[in-house]
Amino acid sequence: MAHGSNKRQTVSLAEVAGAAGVSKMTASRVIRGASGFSMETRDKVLKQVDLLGYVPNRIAAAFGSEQTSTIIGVSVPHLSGGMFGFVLDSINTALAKTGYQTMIGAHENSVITEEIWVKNILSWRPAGLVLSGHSHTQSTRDLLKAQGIPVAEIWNLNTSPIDLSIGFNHSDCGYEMAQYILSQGYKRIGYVGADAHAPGMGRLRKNGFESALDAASMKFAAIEILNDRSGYYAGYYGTENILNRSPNLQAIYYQDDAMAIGGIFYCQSIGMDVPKDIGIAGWGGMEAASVLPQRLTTTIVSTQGLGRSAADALIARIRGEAVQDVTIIPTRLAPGNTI
Amino acid sequence: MAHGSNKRQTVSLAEVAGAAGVSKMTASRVIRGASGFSMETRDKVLKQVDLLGYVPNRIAAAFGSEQTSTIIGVSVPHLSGGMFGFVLDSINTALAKTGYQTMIGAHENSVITEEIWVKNILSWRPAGLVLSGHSHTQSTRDLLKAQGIPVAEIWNLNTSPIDLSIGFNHSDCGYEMAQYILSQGYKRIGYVGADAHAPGMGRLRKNGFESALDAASMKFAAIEILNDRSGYYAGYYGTENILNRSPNLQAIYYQDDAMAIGGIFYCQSIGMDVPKDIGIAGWGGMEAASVLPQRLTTTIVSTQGLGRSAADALIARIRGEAVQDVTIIPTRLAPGNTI
DNA sequence: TAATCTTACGTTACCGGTAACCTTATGCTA
DNA sequence: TAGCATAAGGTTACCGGTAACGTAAGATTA
Repeated sequence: MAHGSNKRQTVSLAEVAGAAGVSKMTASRVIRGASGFSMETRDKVLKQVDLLGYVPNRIAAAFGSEQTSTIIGVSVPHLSGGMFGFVLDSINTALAKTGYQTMIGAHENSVITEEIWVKNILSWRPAGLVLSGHSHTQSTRDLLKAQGIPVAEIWNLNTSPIDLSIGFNHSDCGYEMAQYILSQGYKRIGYVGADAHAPGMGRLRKNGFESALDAASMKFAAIEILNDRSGYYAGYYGTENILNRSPNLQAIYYQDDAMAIGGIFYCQSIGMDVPKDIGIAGWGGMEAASVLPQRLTTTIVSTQGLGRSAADALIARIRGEAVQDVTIIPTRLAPGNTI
Repeated sequence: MAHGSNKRQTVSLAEVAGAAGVSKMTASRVIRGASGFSMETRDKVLKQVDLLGYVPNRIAAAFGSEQTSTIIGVSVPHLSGGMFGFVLDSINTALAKTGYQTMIGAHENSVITEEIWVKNILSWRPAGLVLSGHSHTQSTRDLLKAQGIPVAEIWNLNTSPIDLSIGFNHSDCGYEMAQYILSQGYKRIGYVGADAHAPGMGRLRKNGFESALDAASMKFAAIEILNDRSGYYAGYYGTENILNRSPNLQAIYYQDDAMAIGGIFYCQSIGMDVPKDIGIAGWGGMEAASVLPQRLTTTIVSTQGLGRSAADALIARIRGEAVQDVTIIPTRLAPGNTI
């Protein structure tokens, strides 16, 4: 304050208007691209905008026009690794095109962290929210319903969503994969997952898989769920663990492709042949699998399609257009040669 | 407007204050955790906050207190794949703890896209910005300097930063790796990279590598820079391309680990032994490499350290504390057995 | 005990836009 | 040519907080 000089170095709309010889309102109309001005005035105003280096103040705009801002909050488990980066990329691209700004939060699969984030983000009066993960605390749900704000729940399907649900049918993915693996004659099947303390959607796929096993009067021969986050190395030593306990497994279903790839390498490291000695299946259709010598048996999902659909649906809802409440993003079981 | 009912369903501070029997200002103080109220009053206010479901309005707060908001803009090349997700995660965590909200943008290595994003984000009067990528348009630089807003440029080092620079010394990474590879007796060395149309930091590593080659009176025997984005598969077919053109390469330096891993698999697919028939080196220290049968020779970098340092430095700058302008995040060449 | 400090509030003014409404000039139609 | 629609622009009031300042009562000090 003493030696600094950061006292309103910004140019205001009033200054632009003054310099252009029009009223604030007219300048505002020109800058927003509203109607009610001549080409002549437009040029005068824009010239001053350029000259003075006017940067619009969206805080003031959002405040003045009341209602909501052009902010959209997006909450994901995490930004690194995994597949959410791809979803975020496509959501972000779609939203940026329509003039919205994304405010991102990472909840690490904790509903409490999510609740705190939701409260924070609501104080920015966002136009809408995108949430991922299956469950929310009751007070999160209450809060969102009370605010009446458009909300898109993504990644999984929620048959009774807060507002909109766009996602994959994880349970079906697991069910379908189980049927496929069983159809190939495998009997003793194990499961390797992660995030034991904060289960994500992998748990639904496991449950779906178990349903199919159950229908065939079977059960998982062994289950290994690590406390760590999913990843290549988690898959590697998760496989080590499960095979130490149950050396005679015939196949393993993994929480996702990263873990399945880790599993393939563990098997390779101990001289087991995939799929002759053991079958392996993942989920997701990760790019990393594309360079493996064998095609990984997995379920391919479109993270980009999910992101775009979510963004489109949310924007339509914000604009008051008709949208269907639940959108299923199709997935495809891709048989490879690891099963 | 006719059948809807979205007319100010939100509770204002004035209502809370009224219900608690105090002035707006006192309620504001309590809610912000400022000083100047008794415990008794505090309880009265907080009780009403809870009862009425008051959600603070940060738009109004940022507007009223003028100066800047608690928004921090973060711009990265992209959110998916690669290593930026990890940087984002740690920046986000560090900022969220201190009460800032991150607004994210993806510029896809285009300085024009970045400029548009910067203009947009400035209209939110952010407290600070984090930019990644080496160069910016002149008008981006001018705009940021004119606003006098704290800016942290990350990922690479910038000796004359707009404000702060926190990053890796990519050039040194390349130089060091070249020296190492040369010390192992390799002569005919190739380079495989990506993002030909929008070069990122990989180009600096390549240049550093070339400097070391030059010092030994050598040159790259072949260079293959793809137009696609970096990734496993890009590394795979980039290797195919370069080996078709120059079958007698003895080693390949890759833009990053993902591409190097793809390269390993391509070599394996055509029956070449790594490192006997060809040496391979990457950059980054990706987790994926941890499950390979061979330890990848690479440069290990701490994306988490980068993110934290960047967030810390930016916050210190915002608060007016002393910060050093340039922070080098150390990297470590990790010899593996692919060279 | 008077002078001063501290605590716990209340008052006032204002941030920078925009919605809603009003005014004036001009063109067009009947 | 009166009557009316339309375009172009100005006026006014206000959004919901917070900074800055004022004030009264009790605590502390000289």
